[in-house]
Amino acid sequence: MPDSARRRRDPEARRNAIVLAAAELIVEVGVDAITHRMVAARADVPLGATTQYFDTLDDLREAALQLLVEHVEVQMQRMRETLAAEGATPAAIARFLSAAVADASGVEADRAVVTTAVRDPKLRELARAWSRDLIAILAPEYGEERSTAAAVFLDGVLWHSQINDVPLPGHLIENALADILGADSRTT
Amino acid sequence: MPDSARRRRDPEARRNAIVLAAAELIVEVGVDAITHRMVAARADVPLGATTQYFDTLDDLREAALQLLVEHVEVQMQRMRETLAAEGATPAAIARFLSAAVADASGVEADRAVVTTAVRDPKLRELARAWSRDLIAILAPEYGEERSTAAAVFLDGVLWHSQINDVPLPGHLIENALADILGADSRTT
Amino acid sequence: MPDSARRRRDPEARRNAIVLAAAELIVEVGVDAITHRMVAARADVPLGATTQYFDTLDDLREAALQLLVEHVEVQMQRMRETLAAEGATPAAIARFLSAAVADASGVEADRAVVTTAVRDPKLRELARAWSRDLIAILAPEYGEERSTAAAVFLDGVLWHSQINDVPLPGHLIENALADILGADSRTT
Amino acid sequence: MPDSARRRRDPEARRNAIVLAAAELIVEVGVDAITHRMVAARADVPLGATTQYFDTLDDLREAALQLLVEHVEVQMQRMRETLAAEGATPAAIARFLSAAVADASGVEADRAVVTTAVRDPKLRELARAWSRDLIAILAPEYGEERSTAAAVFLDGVLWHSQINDVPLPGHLIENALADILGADSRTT
DNA sequence: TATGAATGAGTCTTCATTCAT
DNA sequence: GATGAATGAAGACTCATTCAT
Repeated sequence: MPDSARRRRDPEARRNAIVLAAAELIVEVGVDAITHRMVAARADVPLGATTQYFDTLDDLREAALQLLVEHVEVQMQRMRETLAAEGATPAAIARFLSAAVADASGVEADRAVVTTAVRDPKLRELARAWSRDLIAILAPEYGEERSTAAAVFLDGVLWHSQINDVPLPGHLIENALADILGADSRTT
Repeated sequence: MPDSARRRRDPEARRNAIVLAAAELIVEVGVDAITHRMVAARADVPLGATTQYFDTLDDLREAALQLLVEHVEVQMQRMRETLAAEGATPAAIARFLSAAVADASGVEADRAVVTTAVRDPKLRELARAWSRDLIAILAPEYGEERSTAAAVFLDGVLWHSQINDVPLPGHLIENALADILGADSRTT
Repeated sequence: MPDSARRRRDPEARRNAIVLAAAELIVEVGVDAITHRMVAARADVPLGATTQYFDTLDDLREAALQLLVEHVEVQMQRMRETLAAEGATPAAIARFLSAAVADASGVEADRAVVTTAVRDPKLRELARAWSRDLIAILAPEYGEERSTAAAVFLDGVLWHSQINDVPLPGHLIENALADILGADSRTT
Repeated sequence: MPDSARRRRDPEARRNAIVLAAAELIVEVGVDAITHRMVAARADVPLGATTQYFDTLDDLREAALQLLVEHVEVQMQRMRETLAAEGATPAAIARFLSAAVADASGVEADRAVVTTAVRDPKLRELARAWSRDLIAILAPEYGEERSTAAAVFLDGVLWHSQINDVPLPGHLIENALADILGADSRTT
């Protein structure tokens, strides 16, 4: 039990802690606002650790964004599975989306990535791919155009949840999706 | 109405130039990235002028965001007028939106404001108000729920245009709106 | 008589003070060893002043080396004039050189520049030009080869003075130059 | 004389590799510019090895300079032997010097040491000793003054070779030495 | 009033050095 | 003993803000 200030060694964990802290902060204050000091404080590591593991702040940023991207892609994957299992009905999509939107960290990750994507070509391509993925799932059943419209609507739902405190009611999402997709299951 | 040298050293004009430059830069590089020097260079005024008219950089930021907000509100007003004149049909909305999305500066202003709104309560309230306004226009004809869904969809269109290079086809927007609003004018 | 910490404004003087301080320090500790802090302390200006006047430390270094170069070139010019007035005899050269070597700052400037020239192409070209200049002065009378040899010897004298505490006796320099140039004025 | 695995993990060899790498780097980038990391990379040893064998970077620097000094002293010794064998004639000295100057590493080592010697008393004493040695070899035949002048000239030749791309012609060196030493062998 | 020089706080980054493993 | 992770001191540089002119 050494009283030395030096922490135990576990590079992997440390690196992860730093990236996680950076990702959290990107979500909270924006990609441009993070600093080494901020990240170090959040990750509870000394300042030097942040530069030990990432040559530049930009490298760190990139790793953190990558983490957020993975977060989003896990959601995407989960949605794919859900829709495969339950069928890609408006009700199933709406149910999944309402749940997803209730999980703040997920939406915030998505929002952070999309926001950054506006100025970052690599992320922009990713964001487009997500859209394409979703469309690809829906298109066989609903056609390209309606599926695209649905994807656009889902983006709108995402942003709505970031600006408004009260979430959109599930039936609103479901009904709108049903309309957009040309399905027939309107409920109240 | 003094006809003396008024344009020369016109404080008002200078202030406006500074705010405009700041607004442009916010759109281009982000709220967090602007600096006094950047703004002064863009506005082609001496560095001191930026601190002469705004006590702090934050004040300047706020004024610039306000300008962007006004830009958006002009669009909103124009839309209100158009819909009042042409009727708030899906076709009219879609036509207006397609035109609006084609004007990069307008969408970018909106995007910049919305992005900032995520973390700025005052802007967030504004963004919500816009949504409410739009809904208020549509609700008498289409009901609260459908109108809300349409507003959400419009947000999605906005973001789509910021991430994708090719704009959504007008008929896609129109058809989706028709579906969402429960109108009957589907076209190809 | 304001008690403010702010100093009076005199950008020209300040810039000069900074460059001079940097030049002194380059001579004392080497081109690679100077820091903004060091220079600021020596010039008795706040740290920020060093970056106010020079965008990068390299810019400052360059300006300081330029000052040293000018110092050397003044010496060169003075020598040219002396030799023009007195004739380029070994005695005259030796007399001038002995005086020059006695002025520490002059020799140190030269030494600093030459040392840096080893790795800096621009300075290297300058150092070569000085050599060529000197040779050009002597060549008409003594021929290219002997003049070159004399220039080489003078470089040797310079370095000797930087390594040894006691200067070379004037008659040694004069006699060696006489021999090298093929003149006949050996003395004791 | 243990024949066990000795070359493996040979601490002596490792130490030497580190010192050699440091010496090379001092010649290439200057005494002030070397870092542990640089040296470790060049020597192809782990970072820790550089601090294992030398308590501080300064210790390492010193050892590296010592290596350069030895490099120079080998040259000196070789010259002594050559001049002892062939006679200390201008031709012999010039021949040796031309060869020496053609060996870049040798001159660079000397240049690095002399440059450092300006600010390092210990090295300065060494540099002076080299001069004294050379003078001592020549003095019996040519007298103190002429021998000193010759040594000074040789220093000039060294620096010339560090600043100029084309070496001094051998006959120039030989003739100048002949003149300086008062010998009679001028050639073309 | 208008300008830009002045200042120092705060940023990223590099590294000598220490020390756990 | 050998290795490289850990730490923080120090360096270059940027800029908001102040204020002399």
